[in-house]
Amino acid sequence: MSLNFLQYLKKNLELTDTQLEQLFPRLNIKIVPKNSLLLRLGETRSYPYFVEKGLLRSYSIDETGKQHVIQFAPENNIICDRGSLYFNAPSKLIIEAIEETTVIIIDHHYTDYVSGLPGFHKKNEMILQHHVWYLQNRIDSLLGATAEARYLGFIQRYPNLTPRVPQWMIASYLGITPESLSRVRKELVTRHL
Amino acid sequence: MSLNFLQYLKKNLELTDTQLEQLFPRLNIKIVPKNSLLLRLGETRSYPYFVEKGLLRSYSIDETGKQHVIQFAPENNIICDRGSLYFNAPSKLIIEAIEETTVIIIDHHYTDYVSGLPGFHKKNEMILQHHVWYLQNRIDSLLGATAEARYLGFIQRYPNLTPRVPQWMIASYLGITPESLSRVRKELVTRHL
DNA sequence: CGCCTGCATTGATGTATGGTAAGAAATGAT
DNA sequence: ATCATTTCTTACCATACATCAATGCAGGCG
Repeated sequence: MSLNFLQYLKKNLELTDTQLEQLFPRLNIKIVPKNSLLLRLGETRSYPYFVEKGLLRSYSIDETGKQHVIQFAPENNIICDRGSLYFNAPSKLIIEAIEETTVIIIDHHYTDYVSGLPGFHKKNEMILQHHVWYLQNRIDSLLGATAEARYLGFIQRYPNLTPRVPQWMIASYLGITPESLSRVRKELVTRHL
Repeated sequence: MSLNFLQYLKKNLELTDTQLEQLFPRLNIKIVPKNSLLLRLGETRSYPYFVEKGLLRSYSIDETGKQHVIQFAPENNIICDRGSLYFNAPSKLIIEAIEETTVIIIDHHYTDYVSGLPGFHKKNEMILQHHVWYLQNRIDSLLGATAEARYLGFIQRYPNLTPRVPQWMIASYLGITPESLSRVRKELVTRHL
């Protein structure tokens, strides 16, 4: 009963223990194996997933076949495709498990319950605003920072994530090739640390 | 009384005419001259602005002194700095009027009123989700598309904006130099259109 | 009107990052 | 363990875009 998800709700949405107990039996929990997909290209019905344990990523594929990692979602993160979720557009994202992952599926069982709680929407908005803020910062760094600066920003922001993700995925997240990332890392080592 | 803002609320938040009439006298409207600033670097108290008429932009300045345009906000758009608004961080963005602009200041007079309305938060969330979606798409294009592709995407998305914004600002929004944008445009002309 | 200032264009050159290819290292399967 | 597959590294060359500098052009303002 001591799920990360419940801690998350307690902290971010300020749910009480009683509310959490009521909610618990309604939760839709799923374990997905490594390398499996939670969302495929073009699907129109999708869910947000809370990562209880493990690691997911979302990515797109461009015309030339190259992947672009949009988001990493380790423990305590939520990942989804907004297009298919809210604007019934066919999904342009793929959601994949990098490790075996336990997810809580944010379906109507959950939303029906919490959306009735007082103050829910206000706190939920803050979570969203925070995400927008984060995305704007990422855009800012993509607009001008060098590959090296972006990489340093990444390992600073996600220190524990770096060893769990293949380098080529990090490169994809940073908008550079795996070879370039390898060179950047080498350069960093030869310089000092 | 026929403000764009009221149309916006009617359409997006589904306010009734009566509600709009009640709201109208509380609105905080301001006209700011071309080139003036609505938010300076480091300020900690800020507001969202709805652009009734005119054109705003937000931008950051990196260590080398270069500007990065984060957002353009023409008529019917809202612009703000999330950091200073919600997370009392000193603003890393500057908000500036590209043209003489009429703004509605989204202050507590407004929020107090609308946040009491049934269904407000739900619809407000959709607006936010839409913005997140948009930002993710921008990230996606910054992650892989060429300067030309990004420019084409820009003029397609903002056809009426292109002539109102100096080219060097568009370049900054796209993450390239004004010289490069000039060459991209030349190349497009010589190719066909 | 002419002067200034900022913007756009163009050319020459530089640099960061991409592409290709090969081998080394790590990971996973039988 | 062994073999196969994937990932990472390294070297060499290619290219998109940046930088620097000069010129042209237009709008604001005396």
